[in-house]
Amino acid sequence: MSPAYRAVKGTRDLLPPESEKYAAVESIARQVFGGYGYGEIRTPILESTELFSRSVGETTDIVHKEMYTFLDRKGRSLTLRPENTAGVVRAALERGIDRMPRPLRLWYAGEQFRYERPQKGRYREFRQIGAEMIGVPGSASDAEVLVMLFDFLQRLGFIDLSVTLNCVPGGAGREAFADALRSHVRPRARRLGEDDRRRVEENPLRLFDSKDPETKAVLEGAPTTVEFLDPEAASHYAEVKEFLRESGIPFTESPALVRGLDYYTVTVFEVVSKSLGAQNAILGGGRYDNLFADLGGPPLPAVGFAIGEDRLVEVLPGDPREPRELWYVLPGSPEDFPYAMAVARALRSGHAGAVVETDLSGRGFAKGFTRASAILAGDADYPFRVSEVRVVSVGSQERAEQTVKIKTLSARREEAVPLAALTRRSRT
RNA sequence: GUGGGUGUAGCUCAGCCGGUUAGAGCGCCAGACUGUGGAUCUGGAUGUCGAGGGUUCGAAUCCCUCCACUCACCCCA
Repeated sequence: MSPAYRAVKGTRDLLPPESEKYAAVESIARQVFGGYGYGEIRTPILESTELFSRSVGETTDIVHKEMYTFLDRKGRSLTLRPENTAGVVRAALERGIDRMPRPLRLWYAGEQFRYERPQKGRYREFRQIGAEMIGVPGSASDAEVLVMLFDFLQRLGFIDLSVTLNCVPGGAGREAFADALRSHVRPRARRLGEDDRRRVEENPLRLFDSKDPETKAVLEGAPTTVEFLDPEAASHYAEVKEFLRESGIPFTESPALVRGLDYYTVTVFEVVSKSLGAQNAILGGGRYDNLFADLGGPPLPAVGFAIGEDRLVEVLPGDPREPRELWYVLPGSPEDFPYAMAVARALRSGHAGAVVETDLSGRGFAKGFTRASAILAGDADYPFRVSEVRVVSVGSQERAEQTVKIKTLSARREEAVPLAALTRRSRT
């Protein structure tokens, strides 16, 4: 109950069957994203601290108070990555993106770290699955990214999710918008709570995230981000919406959607789920046309998203694991173990993709069948989703005859099969 | 960083106005059934009652401190 060592706060162990669901989600991401020409990128978990303060934004909470930062033995400041886009951009620059084919399409899946108080759907170590399309300025790239995202969510069984969309001005327009927002709010600042009053000066865009009804009332009639887009960005944003309508991607616009990372320009979007409690965003993304230049590279346009894998798995409408057939090799007694293992190896070579598990508990036939039946019925702790169980009985009699008895549990039918036939796919 | 809730068996929890050897369900193991099924019945194992201190003849129960987990705020995936 109180072990000597426990997982560090905000981190957790993923065991079967949970871990198998994560693997299945990642495998579906690989299939869907790969189908759009995205290859996987794996970047280091550790980066120099400055990469994040430059990209994510000096004033954001992530950089301000949520990073796992430490000095290494040579006194360099390193940080456990709080998000993955900065690392992808850094890698692209470092590996000479100007000599790579464009657009460069990359996806990733991996652990991220933020030092926050854990709560439902929020952990200090969490996983994100994301994708970045680099090098295409046009609205078609925003649209393709969103269409791909939707394909992915549909493959996972989500049917009525809707994307929330907005635009954020980059560069000078962003400052102009912040000023206009301050001017609107300041006369009414008395009505705001302490936190929100502080935000007016420090980071007024954050006011839109406030859950305080008073704050929401104050924001009625406030200036909107669209008004501060330059003409080019405005038509880009209009084109994205047109693309989405033509692709049949359901979306709603919300002027209150302002993403927390500083590097977004023009398009921003997110998807929320009702069943997640307070931490309800399952993914977010947008266009970041200035980030490459901000990090000292050429001015490359890019667009991407990040999905909170832990939150995604939590609200999955179905089971992402492919159902598998289980061949349950059941020895009558420990004397049959060597023969049972030979049988199991033969089965594995003849039935790729199936689970071939040998019961080494020595519990005997009656108990073994009970266990096999429980797995077929959906034993909650079994790692895999099982579509059918075939109990392969191997006792002294079978050993002597060099045969096995195969019983298909759902059909309650059993037949004797010679050992030599197991390496070939047998009929069901 | 701030506030609330909860810590008792592998899991879910009861017991908490102090009173003998600390309980239930589920799960696990064994038997009924020495070679064939999710059932049933019988039996069994498993606990530093989160930790430390205090009050008391006596503490899972009352008090204090600490720790952990959890939900919410802040913020985000």
